[in-house]
Amino acid sequence: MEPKNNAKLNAVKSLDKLDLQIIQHMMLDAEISYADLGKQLFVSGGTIHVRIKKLEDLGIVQGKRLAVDMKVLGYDVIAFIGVYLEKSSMYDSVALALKNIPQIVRLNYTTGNYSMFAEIVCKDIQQLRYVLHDELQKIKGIERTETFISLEESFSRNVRIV
Amino acid sequence: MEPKNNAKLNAVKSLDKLDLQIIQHMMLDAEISYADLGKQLFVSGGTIHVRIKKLEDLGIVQGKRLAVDMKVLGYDVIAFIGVYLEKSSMYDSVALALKNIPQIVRLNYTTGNYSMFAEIVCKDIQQLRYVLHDELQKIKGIERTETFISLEESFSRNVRIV
DNA sequence: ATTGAAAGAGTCTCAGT
DNA sequence: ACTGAGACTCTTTCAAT
Repeated sequence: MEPKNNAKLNAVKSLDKLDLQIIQHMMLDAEISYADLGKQLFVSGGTIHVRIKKLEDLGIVQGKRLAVDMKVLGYDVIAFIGVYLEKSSMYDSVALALKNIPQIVRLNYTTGNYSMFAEIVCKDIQQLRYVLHDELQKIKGIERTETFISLEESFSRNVRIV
Repeated sequence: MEPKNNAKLNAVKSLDKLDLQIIQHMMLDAEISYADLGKQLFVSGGTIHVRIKKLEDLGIVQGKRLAVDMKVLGYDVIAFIGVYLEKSSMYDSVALALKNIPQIVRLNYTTGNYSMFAEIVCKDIQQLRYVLHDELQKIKGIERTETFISLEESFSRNVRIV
């Protein structure tokens, strides 16, 4: 486990209302111009620029990501996988092995029934079956897995701040 | 369940190598300029512009999202919730109720043990406890829930295309 | 710290191929 | 369908406050 970044944590306390408003607005519309955002928040575009640069330097704003409809590209099978480990000390090696499977897009170490929780995106059920049966079961340290295939995503959004 | 968008699905078949390369490159670096991307892919910036506009019109590229380090902002408790429903026909009303809880950021209807799978982001364990105990248990149709608190996120990434 | 304006860089459009 | 150049818009810098 990485230690907490105290520089960041101290910096976040110094964020004022304007900083949080900028984050809030840009989480809803990342492509708004500095001038327009400045108008909405009653400051100049230059001020928006300075604040965003500060937030980027602090690592709070980490840039922009392209939003792609993976379903339309043919990647329409999403599943969640609960992983039981033989020993929890095997977490690191299993995590590394899972990272080498490109279809595994997310992995969390969790409390509760499962030791780890993974998310997988595949082109079709055949590919999912292959990864689950042929790739996952070969990994040393995995006792067994439980798979939950998503039939529908109701929603997916950012948490609301302020 | 929404029907599949056949216009999109037909359109995706017409995507050529260049379209997929643009998506691939911009998934890794959403902020690259059209001119620079054009140089890498041996076409003009104008061509990149036309292709991206096409991908946006088709709904395949849905814009850009701001990447924010929610941990630094104090939202550092992530948990996954498996939901058992009394009757699966109650899916829609429960989904609506969960959508009204701002801390619930994602909801999927799944096969397997649970009827639904939710993800929640909170400021601290007290807030998580409040949402789980006071808000979730009040929702009509939820039989019980199982919570998996994330102790660490190993990785989170896009699926690799082409 | 914020502003407003100028310089620099990127997006968008279009006539020509 | 792609190119290159011009028009337009946005980002970035900076002197003044």
